[in-house]
Amino acid sequence: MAKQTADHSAAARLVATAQKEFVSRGTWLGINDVIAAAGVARRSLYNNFTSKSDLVRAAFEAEAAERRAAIDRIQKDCATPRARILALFDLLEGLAVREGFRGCAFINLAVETADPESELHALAKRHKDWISARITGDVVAMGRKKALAEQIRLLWDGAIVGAYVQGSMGPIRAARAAAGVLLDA
Amino acid sequence: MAKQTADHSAAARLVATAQKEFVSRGTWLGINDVIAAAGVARRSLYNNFTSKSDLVRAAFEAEAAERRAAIDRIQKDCATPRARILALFDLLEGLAVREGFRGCAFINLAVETADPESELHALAKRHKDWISARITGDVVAMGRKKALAEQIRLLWDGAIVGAYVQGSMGPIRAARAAAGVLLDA
DNA sequence: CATAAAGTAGACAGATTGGTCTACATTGGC
DNA sequence: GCCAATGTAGACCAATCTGTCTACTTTATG
Repeated sequence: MAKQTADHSAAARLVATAQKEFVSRGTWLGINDVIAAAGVARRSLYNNFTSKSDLVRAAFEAEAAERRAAIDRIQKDCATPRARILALFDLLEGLAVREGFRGCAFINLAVETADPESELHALAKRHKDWISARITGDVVAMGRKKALAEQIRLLWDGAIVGAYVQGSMGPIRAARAAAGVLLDA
Repeated sequence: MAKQTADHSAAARLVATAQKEFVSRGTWLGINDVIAAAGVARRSLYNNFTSKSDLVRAAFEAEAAERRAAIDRIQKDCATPRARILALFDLLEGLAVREGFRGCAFINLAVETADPESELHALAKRHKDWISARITGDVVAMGRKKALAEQIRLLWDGAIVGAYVQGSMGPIRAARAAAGVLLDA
């Protein structure tokens, strides 16, 4: 209920800024740019986080929470499981038109984090698993096999990455159409 | 016909090494590691290439040529357009088991190259376009609409990225199955 | 009001990066 | 056998990065 008010602490400002900057410009962005954008002293960073990658973790956990909330929001008014699934692609279209769109933040995080054993790679995987689980719920509600959910998530991933590499909305619309076909098959 | 023999020049060794290293470890890998692995002097790099990103370009053009050749090879013995398309997913499975597998080298290149206007981003896009065109040929031969080809390529992209992030073959098999459904729909 | 927590500014260290430069060695074709 | 092209080795430069440190200021609260 409470906690609706904004937290203006240095830590909170850092996470919010890091989220925006790391997502739109990549995690290779230097610490100096982040603290400058957040209007925070360098020391405040290391008083609240153990290292840069600790800040990256916090930023992407915030991003994941925000993505999950957006999915909740867009699915809220959907009447059928089928509509709930297709709404995911509408959400994607809204993302892709934003300035600084770079595809899927979590796929990018996994790519930028060389080590597949790292905590950051695991964070990316967890987010993908959450989306798969969300789709699975609706797929099962339609009386279909779970495997269909993974197929649709692959279309989702292909769509968002394709939209970035191709620089067009085409992949998202194509994926949505393909999802419809799979759901009707 | 000729030119089958290996070229042992410093430039050739550099490109071959850079291709392997940049693809498997990312383009953020330092010049020092590449020249050390190639057994080549630092100066030889800058005698043959104008900059690091020029070497990256050469490395990924070589990688693209190799990927195209691999597709040619695996499709050679396929009897039907349908088999030619599904064979693409078998090829992917062969890639994903290799040590140091990091997903799609070209998607990674686009992600690692922040600027979407850059030549390297365009190189990645060209490779994706080539694959789309290749699939389109077979889709049309089956008497289906071109749009189907893009849908299958999205499954392909989703599969390779998913296999990396999830660290499993599941996404590739799921994508192959989904492609079959789309082709039969 | 006093005190402790939290914040700021900025110098600094140590490592690494891409790229230049000088000086020397090897090698293949005429 | 000579010579130009191609190569090597490694010092060096300027920039950049993460992270530490000192010293000072603000702010909230009992």
